[in-house]
Amino acid sequence: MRIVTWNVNSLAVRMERVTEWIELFSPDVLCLQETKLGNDAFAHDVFEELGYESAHHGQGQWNGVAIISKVGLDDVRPDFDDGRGEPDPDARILWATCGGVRIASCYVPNGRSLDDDHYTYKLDWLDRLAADLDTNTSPADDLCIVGDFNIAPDDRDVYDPAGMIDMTHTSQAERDKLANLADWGITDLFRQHHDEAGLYSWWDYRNGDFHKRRGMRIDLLLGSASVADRTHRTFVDRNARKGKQPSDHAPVVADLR
DNA sequence: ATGGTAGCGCTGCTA
Repeated sequence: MRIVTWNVNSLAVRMERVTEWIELFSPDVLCLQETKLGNDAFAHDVFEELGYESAHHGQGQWNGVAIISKVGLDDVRPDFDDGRGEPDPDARILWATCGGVRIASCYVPNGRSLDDDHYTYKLDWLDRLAADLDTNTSPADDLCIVGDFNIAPDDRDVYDPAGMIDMTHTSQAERDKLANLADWGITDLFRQHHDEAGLYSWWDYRNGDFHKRRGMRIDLLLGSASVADRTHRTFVDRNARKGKQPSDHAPVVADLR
């Protein structure tokens, strides 16, 4: 079973690239972020023609997350269910069960800067994710929480760690939130198979950063122990960042037995 | 070198 996360930075612009990628890589479950679509504009029929069911949680202009599956799409639920009784103001998380695995497609807030309200929102958002997991799932379940976390887990995941101290994506507080999730029972599947630095999933459009290999690894697949045990291969498809009108993110793939 | 690119949508915000 192949599970993929990909921040497409506008599905309207990227639709042809996404369908071509699906035909090349045949994911079982493809989780998208930053569709930037309203729910009415999401082309379920295009994915259906390729043999996939799809669910979308969007708001238009910004954000928007989707799950596209050819191994079932059950118990679909947008947003948080963490007992707080107040919806996320943004469309940033969508849950579904696919092929027996409880999956979430997440677009974690960027944070902007450490003194910005958006950074407070980011830390709170990660607490809500943890509370939702604790409320509705168990670490003993088959879980795969994926998406654009906007956090580089450690300094191997940043091209210039010395130049990025006290910035969003690398600050200790947000890395601690990721560590809390790991302590609860979902871990970074990519790091099971790769120790080296410089394996990024996002590169800024500016300054030719992709070609200079200046990026960050911020797109993650977090799996429970059972999913981690089944994962035999993980990789980033850097080729998807090349050519005409790429997203600034590349797809990250986990293959499960 | 305090810029640069991309997307949304129409002016400046977001990333």
